[in-house]
Amino acid sequence: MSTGSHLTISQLAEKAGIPTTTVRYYERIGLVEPEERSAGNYRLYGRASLEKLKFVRAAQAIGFTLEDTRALLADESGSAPKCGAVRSLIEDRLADVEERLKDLRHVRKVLKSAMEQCRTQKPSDCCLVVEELRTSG
Amino acid sequence: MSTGSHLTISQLAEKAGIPTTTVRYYERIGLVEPEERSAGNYRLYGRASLEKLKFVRAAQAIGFTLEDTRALLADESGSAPKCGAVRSLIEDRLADVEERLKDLRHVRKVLKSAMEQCRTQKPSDCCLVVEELRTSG
DNA sequence: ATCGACGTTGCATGTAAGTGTAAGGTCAAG
DNA sequence: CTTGACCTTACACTTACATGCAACGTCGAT
Repeated sequence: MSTGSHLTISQLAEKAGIPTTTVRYYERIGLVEPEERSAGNYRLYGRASLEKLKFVRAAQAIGFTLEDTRALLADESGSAPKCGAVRSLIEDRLADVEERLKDLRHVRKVLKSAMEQCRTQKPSDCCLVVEELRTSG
Repeated sequence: MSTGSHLTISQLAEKAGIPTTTVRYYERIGLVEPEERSAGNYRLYGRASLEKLKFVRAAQAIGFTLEDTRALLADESGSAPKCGAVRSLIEDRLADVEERLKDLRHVRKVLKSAMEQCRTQKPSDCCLVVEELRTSG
């Protein structure tokens, strides 16, 4: 298959750093479609698909679900999503993240205190950490 | 069903603040078993089960999986888990939590910067945040 | 012409932590 | 003695994100 400006699924997957199976999966859930099909029905992708895939991974890395990401891409109508909509998605995520950070800091505190508790006992002792967890978790 | 010192599943679930379905699920995966069965085959629980359930929820709240929690409870051998084992579970969790905190702080940074980007545009504009995400996610 | 790498489809499976449902049994009160 | 709330089991479904497999088609090179 001589590559013009088009990429096969494995070339695309390679460049995006994800498995081909995942590319097909993304297609199945409506995230990325091939720009064309070859004579032999192979998916053919262009530069835009690669950008899209990278965007998906980036969005995922900062905690958007694939569902959110689909909304962010919003090419159903052919138009990019409006800033207002995007802003509200970002605000939601930001709130989630703050919440999660708060929770995690608490968790860290509890775990550290459990560690302290643990350190006062011999490794072969029965552990009292149970008590600690129940009262401060 | 007159309650002696035993609780039916719904009484137990109520006190633990979780659905009865979840209690059965926990039983299915080997976390909590009823102490007895009534004549009519109803599950009957005692004080210990309630404590156990509370422990499970507490452990879960600080991020242990149910699998971890089963290890923490470790009543298969009839003995409480040894401090050494518990310590290593806690250390693992603590490392996860630190890692996750680091990730989340990064995510927060990226999201905030995307928000800034977004604020410079009219809500009805097409959003450029895509670019931002791709480069710094 | 044939080999092996790669592609296609559809369907099943996996994880974590449950939720829902069907079909039936039990219990206490009216 | 019936009603309605509660219980039992077994099994399928959920969400988010994929992964694996079977069975078959295509491509480029030898």
